[in-house]
Amino acid sequence: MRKTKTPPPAENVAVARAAEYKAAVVRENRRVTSYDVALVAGVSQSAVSRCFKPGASVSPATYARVMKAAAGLDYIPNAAARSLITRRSNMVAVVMPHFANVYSPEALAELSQQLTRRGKRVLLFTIQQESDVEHILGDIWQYQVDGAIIAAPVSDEQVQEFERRGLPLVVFNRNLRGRTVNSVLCDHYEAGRMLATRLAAAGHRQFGIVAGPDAPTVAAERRMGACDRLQELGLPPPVVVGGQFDYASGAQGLREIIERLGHLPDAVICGNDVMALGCLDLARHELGIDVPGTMSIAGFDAIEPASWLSCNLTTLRQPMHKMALAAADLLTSMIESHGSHLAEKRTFAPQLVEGATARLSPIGDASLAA
Amino acid sequence: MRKTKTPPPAENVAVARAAEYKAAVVRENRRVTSYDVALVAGVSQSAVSRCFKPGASVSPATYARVMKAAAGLDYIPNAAARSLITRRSNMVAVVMPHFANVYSPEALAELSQQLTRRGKRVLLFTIQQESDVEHILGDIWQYQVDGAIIAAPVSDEQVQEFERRGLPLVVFNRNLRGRTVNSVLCDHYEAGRMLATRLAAAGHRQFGIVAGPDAPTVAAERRMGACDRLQELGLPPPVVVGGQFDYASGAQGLREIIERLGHLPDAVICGNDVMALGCLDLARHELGIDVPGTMSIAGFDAIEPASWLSCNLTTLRQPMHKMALAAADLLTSMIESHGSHLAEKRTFAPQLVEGATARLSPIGDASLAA
DNA sequence: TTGTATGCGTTATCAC
DNA sequence: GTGATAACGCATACAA
Repeated sequence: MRKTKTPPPAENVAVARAAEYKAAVVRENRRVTSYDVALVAGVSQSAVSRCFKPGASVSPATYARVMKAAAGLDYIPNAAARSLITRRSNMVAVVMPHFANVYSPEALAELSQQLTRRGKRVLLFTIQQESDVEHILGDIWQYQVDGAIIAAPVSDEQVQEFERRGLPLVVFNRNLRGRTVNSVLCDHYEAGRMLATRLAAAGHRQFGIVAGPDAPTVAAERRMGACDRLQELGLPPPVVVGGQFDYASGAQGLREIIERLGHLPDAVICGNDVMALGCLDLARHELGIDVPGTMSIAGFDAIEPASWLSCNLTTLRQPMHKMALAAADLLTSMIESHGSHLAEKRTFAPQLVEGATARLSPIGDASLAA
Repeated sequence: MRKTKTPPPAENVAVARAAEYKAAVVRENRRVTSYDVALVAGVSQSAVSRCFKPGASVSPATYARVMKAAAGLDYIPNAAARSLITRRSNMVAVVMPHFANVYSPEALAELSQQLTRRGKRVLLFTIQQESDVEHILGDIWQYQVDGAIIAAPVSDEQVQEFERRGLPLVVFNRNLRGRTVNSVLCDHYEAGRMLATRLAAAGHRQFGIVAGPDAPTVAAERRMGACDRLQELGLPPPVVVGGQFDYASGAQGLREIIERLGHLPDAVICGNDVMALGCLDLARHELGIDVPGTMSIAGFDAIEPASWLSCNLTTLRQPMHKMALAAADLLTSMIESHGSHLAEKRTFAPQLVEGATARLSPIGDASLAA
């Protein structure tokens, strides 16, 4: 009806009050469309469309009339219809495991902020386990997102499906060895090495390591970095025990290390801060160990509680802000370049937070006297 | 071209291998559509459409052929096109202030999970400040979401705009007094009262309160609940100081309270756990105060670090899981009922976590001897 | 059950 | 600069 080739006299319609017109639209149970705005403004539908396109050529007069009519009708362009023809939804899928949001909440917040700044909306997919990526791929294809940032391991097949569908993909903070995928990550292996180097230089010889679960590979990388470095330095092999990234695992891990070693280690490296704090609390409050006097403890992540007075943990910080920025840049440039973007891996160095739970200088070192 | 009324001989097309057909589609730089699947399967486009609609009537034979063709072509229905005609996007906008994701990360994770379980995708909007809701409303209208869950204050005008547009809205954990809005929240006022009641019953008389910022009204409600209750009980007026919800605010708050009071208060109630822990650390580690021996400290939220050995904070927990579930239920029922849902406010009671930083029984009470 | 025809609301192409 | 017209990919009323 409203697309009729014989429109009502333009004058009448143009004069019609927007409010009345809008009431009619509501009565007919329709949405307000660009045709409605065109009718009220007395221009063509395409003119309305142009007014809402940033760089289009419209005369100031037309623009003003259209905008006035649009405001009166509460008109907003329909993104679904637009994406149908432009093939751009301006949405980006962000896939995060449930726990990531708990152990490093800044990641999502930073990504969301950076993407929003670039005009992209975030379609969020939280998964219970890292292996659940497969289950949400179908939704990603359906929703016509312009690209995806995935903070979970992605298999070769999955990467290939992204390529086949021409969908830009950035893997966030997961090291997919040997794959040509765009990824942004913190060098967790190097983080492990760095920590081992510093602690060894300070004179620690016997290490204990509370590793994390294998699934988020970050923990494994940290562990390997530390172990490799200790071996290079010719130190005795560290005692490695498992953990689940939670507070209890840290305490349990320390108990196991002591039991297997028969005595206290010189230093304990934990796969993340939460475990390190569990370890620290057990050591100080239950076992009465002097930390860092007789034993050092260090973690990874630099979560906020680690910086608190009662903890003041020695740890390593991931430059999350820079990483989110890099991921957003990478993805948007892939989207712009229409697939001609070469696979790139952007690695960021971790940053040592010295804290006070680990002795980082040799005993008797000049820096101690200062 | 592909919508031509004179299709190529069905036999030839049906015989054509899906892979070849798909290559052609890619070559033409098109997407795979239901028409393509129809051609390959030798059925009509509407038959294909029906196969992807859950309760439609299709013969097993057709269904099989269509699904086979679809699989061969990697066909997935286009959600944008679908939402254009069904007026359902199956997307829900979730609006969260940046800090909420840091101070209570479970909220977003729980909401996401509950909505996903109900077949809704989450379009995430993070805002820097609670007052930034206005800026993202435009995007919410554009993206044709089926509803919105907002964890920030919403003004009367904004609520009315949701109503005008017929868009279901649930306000999460914000008490909008006197407005007829669907909302789910924890009773923070009652939480404040509860804490005051328990502490007063245990014999505390002089209170200090480290309030939170006014913007997230939860802090104000907690403060008012506590203040009102203390007044009812005829206790001396508490010393109330400001805070920003962060660790430093807690420590600073305690200093101010002591300064204004001239001596230690019996108990300090902090607007959230992070501040309570800042307060606790200062008291124990710098001021050498015996907590809870000579002074009690309590917070709100029951964040994970509060439960750690070195903290073991007395605090109040919000039943976040139930709240997220309620919010998702409320929203989906509004969406289903097509606007005939009456405004409802679902309030959940907080739960006391006794911890060990506050004395909750009178001195000499029998329960102490146990 | 199946196919035909139409519309959802927009952008893009082309004449004018 | 402006307006007709044709897509975009799907779901649905209706006829068969």
